[in-house]
Amino acid sequence: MRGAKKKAISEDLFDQRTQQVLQGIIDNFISTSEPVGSRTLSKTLGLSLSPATIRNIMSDLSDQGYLTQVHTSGGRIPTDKAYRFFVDSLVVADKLPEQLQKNIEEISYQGASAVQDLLINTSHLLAGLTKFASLVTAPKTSLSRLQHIEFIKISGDRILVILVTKSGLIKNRVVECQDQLSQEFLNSVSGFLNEKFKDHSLLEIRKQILDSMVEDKDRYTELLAQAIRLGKKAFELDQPVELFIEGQTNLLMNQRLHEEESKNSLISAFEQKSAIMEILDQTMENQGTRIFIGLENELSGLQECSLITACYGNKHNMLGTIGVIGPTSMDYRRIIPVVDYTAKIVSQTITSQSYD
Amino acid sequence: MRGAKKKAISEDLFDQRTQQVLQGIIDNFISTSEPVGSRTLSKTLGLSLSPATIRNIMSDLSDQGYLTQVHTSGGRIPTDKAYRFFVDSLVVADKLPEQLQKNIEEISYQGASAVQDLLINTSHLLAGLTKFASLVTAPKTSLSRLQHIEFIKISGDRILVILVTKSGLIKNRVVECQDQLSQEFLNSVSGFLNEKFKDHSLLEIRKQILDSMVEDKDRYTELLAQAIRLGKKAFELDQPVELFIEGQTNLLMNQRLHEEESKNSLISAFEQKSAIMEILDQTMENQGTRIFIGLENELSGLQECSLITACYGNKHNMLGTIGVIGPTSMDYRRIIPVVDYTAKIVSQTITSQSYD
DNA sequence: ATTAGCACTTAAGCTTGATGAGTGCTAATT
DNA sequence: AATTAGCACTCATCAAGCTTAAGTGCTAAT
Repeated sequence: MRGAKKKAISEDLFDQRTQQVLQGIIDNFISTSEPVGSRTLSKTLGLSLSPATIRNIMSDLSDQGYLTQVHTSGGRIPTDKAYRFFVDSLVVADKLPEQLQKNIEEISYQGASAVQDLLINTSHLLAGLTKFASLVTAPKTSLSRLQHIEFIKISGDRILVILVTKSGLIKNRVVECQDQLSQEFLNSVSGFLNEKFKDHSLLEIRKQILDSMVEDKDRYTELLAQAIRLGKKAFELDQPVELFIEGQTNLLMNQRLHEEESKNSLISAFEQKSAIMEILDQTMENQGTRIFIGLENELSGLQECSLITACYGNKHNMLGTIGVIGPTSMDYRRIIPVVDYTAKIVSQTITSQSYD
Repeated sequence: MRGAKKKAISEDLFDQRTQQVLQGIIDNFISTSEPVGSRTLSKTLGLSLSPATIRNIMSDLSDQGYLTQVHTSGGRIPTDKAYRFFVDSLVVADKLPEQLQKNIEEISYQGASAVQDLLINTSHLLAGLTKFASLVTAPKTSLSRLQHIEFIKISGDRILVILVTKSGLIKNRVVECQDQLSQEFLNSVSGFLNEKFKDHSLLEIRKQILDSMVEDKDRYTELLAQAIRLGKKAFELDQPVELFIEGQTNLLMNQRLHEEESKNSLISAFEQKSAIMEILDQTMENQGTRIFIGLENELSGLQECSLITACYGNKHNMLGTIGVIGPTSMDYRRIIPVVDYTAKIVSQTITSQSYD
């Protein structure tokens, strides 16, 4: 409330020195994880300012909500607001070391013949590189467009349905079927569906089939009837929330909050995958890296955590999201480019594999 | 070295009272996780023995290696040898509560149309019920026998290979192919392979194809040549170690060894999946529940952990293993039947789904 | 064979006091 | 007017010392 009284109250933007101090505090805290005090800062900071001056500046920053104290005496730590500022002022993130780039590029080789494998590799990689928890969503099946559908009779009453989407997803499912259908007949059914629905989104196909709006007078009715029956089963949306999470243990170890309670809530936070999905879905709107600092509001249990996400997609549209969850005090300068570049590589790989 | 001197030295089997004391100690330790002393035991144990007497018995047990002390004074804890004895003397494990049985039976419903889904459900269930880490191995692909193979052309140079095994596993993989092959031609290739190799193990098929031992003079050679080419790619053994692990976090929280080091080693223990697979493979030989107490020797990092496994399979042979890893001081009476019954349900479900 | 009694051990909990890093405020300095 | 020095004060952390409770082994009595 004193010090820069007149100046700071009117405007939230602060002068360069104040900014440098804040940066210093954040940098310091990121690397040491300890509250930082005026003394230390005076030494580590390049500027030749006495601890007292720094104290005044810090006091101002506290008033403006950029810093808090854990206890009365014992240094200050940055608030979410400070991180927000810090991240926003990172105009250019660090360049990725070449070695890292190569590591990331490898995800597209390791036998990633199918999109799912690629995504699992990605999840693995992110968890490994960042030592945090990684999140990867698969392309939404229902929004994908049909590339190919096939029915294979594998035993008397069982039919294997194979669905390939434009984006390269391969789904299979076994359905039971009372009627004895020959493989030839199944071929005509899949032929019919392929012809009718190729390039339509699965959601749309499902809707049309349910509404039995499929009409094709030229064909004989049994084919049509079975096509609808099988189609219903094939396009049933089950959506088992395709979200790959890895490295939760990393996070547990990272967390300095060793209290039992907080760990429990951390774990349970990951149970509610749907909540995570929701947030990730939001990120699909605008492409590019997004950073959520301090997740308490969105995801209870992940207090003191930040989420960094980036979308991947092909030339037509965004398909899914990748990201990591780590402590708010993570090294943003290092992590952001990793997520960023990984998304880029995933996009490239998917584009080269998708069928449009 | 005193007390039951004459008796105990000659024979390792001990009288009923000694046994009851040992059981009491183990029971106590399992439920409290605290070293148990003569005083407490004298009270909790039904027998009316004075602490002094119990001390003598405990001393004998220590000499024989069934108990150790963490520090000079502060109660004793059971050794692995004690657990071994304890488990072996559990002639009949507890009966499973009906509710639990129902929970377990559900794994076969939740959209487990494919074997993989069933196994994932199982892994989930075990981790949830036991609050430990669960392990589930998929049937070895290479030992499975072929039920059906199919090639689907999904774009100019890409072919989707679908492999269905007798045990119900469904594998798909995309291979690239230079030659422009028509879907009709692919159909004849898969028809040929199906006819030739149905019921053969994948390993065997692979071998025959590699040796080009397939000879069928009746067919024209291009079909044969392509069958071999495509077959090579299709049956390539990639075996991405199909092992589902879940609930490692449970274990981390359970572990009372909070020291950083031990947690790190715990995590890294799970990294080396191959070592785990090796142990699980051994269990395939004899069916029924197996219990490994104190895993230090087999898996460094999992000190103070026990592994409980059971196999699943169909009427012909054992296919894979399920199990849990928990602290040596787990409640065996509760956990063993869970693993046991789960294996039974998995077997039933697989049998009803497999194609022989 | 069992038990009571005793001396001894030790982890865990508590208080105490010293230390060090930090703070806010005021007054002196530039 | 901005910066700095100085000072009194706060608190977490640590080590030292002390007590307590639960345990042990051993011996002697029952």
